[in-house]
Amino acid sequence: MVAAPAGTRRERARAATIDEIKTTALGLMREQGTTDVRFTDIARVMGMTPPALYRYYADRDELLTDLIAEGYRALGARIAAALAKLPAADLSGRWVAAASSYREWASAEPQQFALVLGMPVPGYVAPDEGPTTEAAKAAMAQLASIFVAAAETGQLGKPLIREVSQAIADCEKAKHDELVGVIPPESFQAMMQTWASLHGFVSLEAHGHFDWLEPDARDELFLSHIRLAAKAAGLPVPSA
Amino acid sequence: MVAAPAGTRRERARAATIDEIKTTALGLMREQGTTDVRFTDIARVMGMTPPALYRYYADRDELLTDLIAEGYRALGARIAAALAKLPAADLSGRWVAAASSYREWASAEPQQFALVLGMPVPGYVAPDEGPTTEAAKAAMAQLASIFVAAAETGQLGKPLIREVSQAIADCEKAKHDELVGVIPPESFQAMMQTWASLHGFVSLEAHGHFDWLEPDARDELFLSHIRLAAKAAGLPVPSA
DNA sequence: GAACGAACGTTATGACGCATAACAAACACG
DNA sequence: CGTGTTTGTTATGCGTCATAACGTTCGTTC
Repeated sequence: MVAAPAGTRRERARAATIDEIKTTALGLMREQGTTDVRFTDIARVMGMTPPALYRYYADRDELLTDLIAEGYRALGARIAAALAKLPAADLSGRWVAAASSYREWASAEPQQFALVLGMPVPGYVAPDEGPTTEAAKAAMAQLASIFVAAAETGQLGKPLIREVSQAIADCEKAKHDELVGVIPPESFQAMMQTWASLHGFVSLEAHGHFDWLEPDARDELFLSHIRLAAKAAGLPVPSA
Repeated sequence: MVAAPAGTRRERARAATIDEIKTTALGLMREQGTTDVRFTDIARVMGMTPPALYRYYADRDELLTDLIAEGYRALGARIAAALAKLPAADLSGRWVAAASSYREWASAEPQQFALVLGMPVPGYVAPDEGPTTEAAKAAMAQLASIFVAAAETGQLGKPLIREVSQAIADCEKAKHDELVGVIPPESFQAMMQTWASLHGFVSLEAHGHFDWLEPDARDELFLSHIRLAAKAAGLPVPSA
């Protein structure tokens, strides 16, 4: 006997339609190189009339919010998939894989990347404490897991900058104890800086500010960049 | 005798109007927290009718292009002003000042920052080789000048990562010899990474991804971040 | 299996912004 | 003063977001 899918028939149909809307929207974004999606276009591709979409999303912002959360999930999944291929012990390899996933996703889906980690759309402000922040934490947890694993196996060295201010130590204790309790404050600080450094490179590249470099040179600059970040944070340094 | 301003009377009036358009547009962006500017609103504020603006800009993209170039100039000017207050010999101070200017500008004018270094507006693509790229180089030169000064006074240490790939060395030689000829390839590489690292922090902060940190903690995290960047690049390290 | 009702989709309509066209006023200049 | 250019106006068309009002489909219930 075939297992019955979850929900009523109607709910499943609705979910499928919502899914098709999101897929179509992302496809149009990719095709047109824009984060600007027109309800008109989505509807046309789906063989519907524009007002029909309002049965599923109250307005454009609601669709975008959903796409942003989707983006975080996609990013998190991509990193997770890359990490799954590597042994848990290969920390430097895992760092390279995670960072490269981040970068490759940004290059492959610049619109979705801009949607998630840039200023998504004029006039749009992310709702606080919505599903997006939740998804963001999940994606970041992938990065944190490498630090945690390093700390637990004694491979987490001292970061290059060890002075931790009281304010940062306090914030960490107050808000993220559950997430990173295992690693010392200076490494938490280093982790944030590692993320920022990685994001900076990827962001500049995604927005075309490294276009004057040959692709080969960009790749090598990137590898050098994340080796630097690892070294600075006290992670095992990937070989050149 | 009062010096005659440049250009004919008409040309000056036109220039003043163009200036007012840009100022008004930026003001509206600031006020509304958006990079989306409506010709309607600009015209209303200026006491004109919307179509009149088309005498000065062919369309919205042309205005945006101009604003982006303006943004680069503003950023460059801000950094230059901060640097001008410091003695040429105080390299670590100059690095802190330049980085802080970058950050403060991004925080003070997040819309303009997004316009310049993010994905400005849906559907907008920067024209290659336009005045924007030219202005970008000028702004970046401010950062490069610190590295050059360090190299010339023998204060530029070895960066943390010294392996420079051939591709990067080649690119540098081919394209940017005139700009950074004085500094060695590994330091050029380090400079790009320094920029990326700085930009990453500022970008994440400007887009609200550090909002869960108290302002104090953010400030301290930033200082620690740029100390790290300096240390990694071989620049004199600012004191904590 | 016929009737009901909710969910879904349609056409019609309004409001708004970009952009152009055609026309009128202001200005510099001979 | 007359002429041509520049600048601004009103009128208009087009496309999009969004709502309203109206059929249609489909699962449920008697």
